[in-house]
Amino acid sequence: MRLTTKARYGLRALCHVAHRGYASAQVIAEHQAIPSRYLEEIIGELRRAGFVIGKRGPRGGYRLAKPPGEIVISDVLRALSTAASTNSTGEPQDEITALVERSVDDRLQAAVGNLKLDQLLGEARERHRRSAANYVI
Amino acid sequence: MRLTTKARYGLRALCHVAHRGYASAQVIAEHQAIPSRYLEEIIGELRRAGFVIGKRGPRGGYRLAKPPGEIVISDVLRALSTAASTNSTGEPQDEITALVERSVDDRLQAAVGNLKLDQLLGEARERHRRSAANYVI
DNA sequence: GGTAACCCCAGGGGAAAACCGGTATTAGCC
DNA sequence: GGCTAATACCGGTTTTCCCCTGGGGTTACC
Repeated sequence: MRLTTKARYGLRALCHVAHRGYASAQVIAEHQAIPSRYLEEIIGELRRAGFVIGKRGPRGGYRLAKPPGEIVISDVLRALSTAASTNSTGEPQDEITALVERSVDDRLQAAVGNLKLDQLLGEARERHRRSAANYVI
Repeated sequence: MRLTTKARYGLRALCHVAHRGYASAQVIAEHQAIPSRYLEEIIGELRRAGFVIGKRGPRGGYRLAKPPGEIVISDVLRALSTAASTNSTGEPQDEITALVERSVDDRLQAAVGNLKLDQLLGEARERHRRSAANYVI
């Protein structure tokens, strides 16, 4: 499937915020080894999509806009898919293309649609506990 | 999800061949509005992957290498995915990314893995009959 | 009022995708 | 046997998209 790095950064940022409860872009960037300027852009999209809430000024930062159990991963991925998704390219879109893409899309949606942020956190923590290695999340 | 244009061209070419039984790259390109040179390259990959058989010389062209019921769409898509898939980029690949990608990949495979070319053709013909509009396939 | 954060806008660089040209090779047909 | 229509192969070019950066504006804590 191959996610874009933007999607990966966004997911990691979300997990970080979920884990800490509250964090500034600067801290997230350092801790997750993400270019801070780029991260701001990404978090901006997450904010406009309604996943996090930003707070300005000193001691500012981000927190989740809703509990992790209500944040659907596929929604996050879609929000970070450089707009223009769902084929708004104005192309004629012939029948076969439409069929295949719809088929793939629907099934993917049905399959991954129920994966939520809290499940991701749970699995990640579980793995981390077992490996007992360096601190990742 | 958004397929690459290469994947779309390839699927359309396959459907065209399946529908006609036998066709030259030139004819397919004109009929499907695909850049002919690019199409040759794509069909070349489909041939090397064992989906079609090419015949040279005058009256040459392509035909399916096996019945449409045995051509799995996900195999076709994988064959047209510019190699290097399944993440052979050597990237460190953090935990969360791995979790999401594996999850998406597995579920997608399970969901689309059983979709075959004949089903696609059937759906396309059905739609075409209902719309009764311009000739596309 | 100073400063630490978020927030918006506008690009640049590089890599991959999409596309094209020339030539070799095969095979039908006169 | 030569002509010609097609596949097969190689390399190069253009275009598009993704990742990343910079400068400045805005809010709010102290």
